[in-house]
Amino acid sequence: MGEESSDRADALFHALADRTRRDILRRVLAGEHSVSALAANYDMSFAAVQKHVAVLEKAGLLTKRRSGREQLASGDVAAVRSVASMLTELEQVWRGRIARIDRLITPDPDQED
Amino acid sequence: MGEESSDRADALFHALADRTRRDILRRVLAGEHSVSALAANYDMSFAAVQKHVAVLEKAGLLTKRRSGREQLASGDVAAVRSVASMLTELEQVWRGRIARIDRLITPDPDQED
DNA sequence: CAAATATACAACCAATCGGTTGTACGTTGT
DNA sequence: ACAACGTACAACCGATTGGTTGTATATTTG
Repeated sequence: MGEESSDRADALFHALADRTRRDILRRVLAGEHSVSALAANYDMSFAAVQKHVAVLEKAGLLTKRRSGREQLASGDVAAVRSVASMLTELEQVWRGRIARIDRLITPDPDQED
Repeated sequence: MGEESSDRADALFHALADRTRRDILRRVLAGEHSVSALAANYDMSFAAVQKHVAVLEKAGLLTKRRSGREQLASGDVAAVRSVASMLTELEQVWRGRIARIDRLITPDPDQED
């Protein structure tokens, strides 16, 4: 694994490690929302929400599109899937362990012990 | 979503948001390793690695088992899967959006427009 | 028993985080 | 033209993070 992909993984998991950001991501995956429309849902300043949106954008979890004076945010499902695939890869590492244990318990009769 | 499950999600994603911890998790998913055996792989103090292991343990991503003077860490694949399912749920939210757009483009002929 | 090993934890430090307020700037509507 | 709106960003602040060193406590080994 390269330095870049680790940086990206860091950014993705970090972006997801905040409930406000996960909630914003859920909303923008469901549909486009302006930053101020998103901000209206939370008990914090507009600037705070705007920073959360910026973190999600830098991680690649959402993209923005200008529409007049509004900035419409939309969730990127491909980025969500890329995180899921990292976890699947970890699960595969675990499967390898189980396979090794299995081979130890029930050795292949064709194989020398 | 409850307060507790959000706390747990925070802890899980935060634990995964560090490349050293992801590497440790990969190793302990592949098999049991003592804390000092893990520490030998990284260019940082034993205490630093021990803290990383503690973060993973608190998040429920690994468990420890005492064996003499060693503490053997083992990855918990169920916790990894629980994170994956959170992402799947997010993907489902996105599918709902696509379904709505689809219904708009190709309205069901049985349904009034 | 004494020395070495494995772990845990406290105290400390610089950097980052999540929030705030204030300011600036482009766009819209009157 | 000007007031209101939507956004971006800087400066600041307390809390947390990821690292350090040092100390304490079991457990093994000679």
